[in-house]
Amino acid sequence: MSSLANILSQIVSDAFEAQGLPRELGAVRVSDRPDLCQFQCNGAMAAAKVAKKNPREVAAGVVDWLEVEYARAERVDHSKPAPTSCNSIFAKVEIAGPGFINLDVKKSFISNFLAENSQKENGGIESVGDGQEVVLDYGGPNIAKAMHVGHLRSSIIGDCLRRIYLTAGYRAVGDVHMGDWGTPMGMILSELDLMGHDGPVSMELLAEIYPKASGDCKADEARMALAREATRKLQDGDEAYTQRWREFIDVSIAGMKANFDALGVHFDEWKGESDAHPFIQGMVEALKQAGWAVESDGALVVPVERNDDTKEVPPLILLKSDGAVLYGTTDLATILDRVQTHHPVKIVYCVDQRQGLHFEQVFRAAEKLKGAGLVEELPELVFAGFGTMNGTDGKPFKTRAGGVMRLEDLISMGLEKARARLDEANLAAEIGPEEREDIAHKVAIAAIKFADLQNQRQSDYVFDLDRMTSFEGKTGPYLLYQAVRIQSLLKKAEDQAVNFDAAAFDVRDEDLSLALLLTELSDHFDCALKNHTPHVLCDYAYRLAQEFSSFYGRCHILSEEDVTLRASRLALCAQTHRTLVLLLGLLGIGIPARM
RNA sequence: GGUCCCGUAGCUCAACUGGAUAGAGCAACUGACUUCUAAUCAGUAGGUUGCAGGUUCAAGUCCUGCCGGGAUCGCCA
Repeated sequence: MSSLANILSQIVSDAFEAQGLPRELGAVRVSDRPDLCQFQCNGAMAAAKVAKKNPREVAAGVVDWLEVEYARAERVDHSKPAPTSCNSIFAKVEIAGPGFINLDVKKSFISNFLAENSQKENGGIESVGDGQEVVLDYGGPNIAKAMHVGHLRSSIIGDCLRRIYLTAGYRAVGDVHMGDWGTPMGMILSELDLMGHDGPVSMELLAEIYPKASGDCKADEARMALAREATRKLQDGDEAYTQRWREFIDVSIAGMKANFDALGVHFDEWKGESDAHPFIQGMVEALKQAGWAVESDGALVVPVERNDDTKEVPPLILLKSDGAVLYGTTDLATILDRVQTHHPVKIVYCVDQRQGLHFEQVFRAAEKLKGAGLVEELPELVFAGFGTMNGTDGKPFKTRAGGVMRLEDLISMGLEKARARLDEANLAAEIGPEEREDIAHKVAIAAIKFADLQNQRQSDYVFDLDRMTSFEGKTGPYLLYQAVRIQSLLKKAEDQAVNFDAAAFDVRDEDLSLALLLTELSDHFDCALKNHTPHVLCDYAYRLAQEFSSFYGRCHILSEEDVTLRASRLALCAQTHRTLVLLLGLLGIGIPARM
């Protein structure tokens, strides 16, 4: 009910229902042929099949109903003669082509819609969450490893989804879910033993020894045995190991926080795989008791295949043949932890798409948690996987040196370019050093985040440094620039004591395209929420900014002499600004005061 | 080999889940700063949606078969 198309959908659905046709067919959407009409309903064609009638005949019935009903309502309400074809809402209702129902609404109706919406919180986005909890799992950095560009997608998309859920009225909980528990921990602990290292552990030291330990273990079975032994001791609660492990966790977290802060990515919980550990033993026992976990080739597994599977789904391994725990086990136990502490209605996993099968196994095994009496209700488990980050050669991204690019290096490069761009700008002289750094940072982050988020979540994407640090065209800084222009304009209005009512819209022909676009907000928000797709918001935000920029160049605003029109246009600017602020906020992008 | 995903303008990507004339950005070209910020705007050019069939009023979107690329297929995460 919160976008204009939604309101029209209700009305046209009534019309379909009155004809004895399914309501859903009355869905109205923004027209993809703006030259023909503003909104369209395509349901008559589908309805024709059901009713075994000519589609144009069905459409005619709907159109007649709309005219009669709305005419009658208007007569009662306003005691004036019924219009022949239109009413207070529609400027045009017509049938086109095979049975499209094309609709135009009156400008006064748009003005009223905007006036109402301008008073609502969040631009009229409905709060459907009702305070229910949703846990989001994203970020997933590993202990002892510097964060690289590969962590970008999970962090940024996950944080954006968290913001979307919050705005939809859910209590969203972001959990970083660090990789702090598996064999890598044993590799590091055993490496420190081999070195005879006893002093404090720094991030530099960790970053140096982890790749070595990992390489050695891969090459040498005996070395790997040491790592396994260390892992087992740690997981059994060895005091000295636990203390040392705690130490390098703390060091690593400090490094992660620096990166996440720079990106503006927020977490409510800093938990890791290790936090699932207390749940594992009981869980394994219960699953064994219930008969869901069985022995297979020396390992303890939960079979999860189904009769209707078209593919082979291997069982989830709870315990390896040597008794150690695997990431499937911790992922399963983590669900227990989350259910007990949050009672979420959903858990959303923002992880690499390549882990799809793994989570399929985990999700299926999770159903057994209920069967084993470990949980009363199982939340909806959502796999919001993202595609691989490739280089321009189409292969997984590597720097020219063959390594991975560190996240902080990417941010510095963005910052560098933003500073340089600021130097060229006209307002360079009047800005102090602190504000200047703040602007450069906001511009750089906007560029990086928008470049990432505008890609479809599911598909692979090409990492292009130039594109990520570009400030022109379809970029984050373009959006900031348009928002800043509006801010500047509104401030000027205030300085000149030009007052206007933010709800007094009087939409004219030249304002129509911007006004109509503003009525679409919740259509796009709903889509992004339902499908967990931030790029939908990026696309809408960009189109809105673009439409504003065109409007700005085409129309007089502050310089408009018609006082009513000037006020309306200022209100339009204010509403555009509120909408951009909301959208950029959802994307996790901050706006400077000027740039 | 089994299963799944992808193939759209020179490049990077959209296309509201089957709708009308497939849209943006970059790169190229032409214009617009004495006027509310030119990180901008207005315009030009660029397409057999990998190929071939099929389903229907309508296919980039659905079904089949090819071609090309990628992911994944029990003791790593």
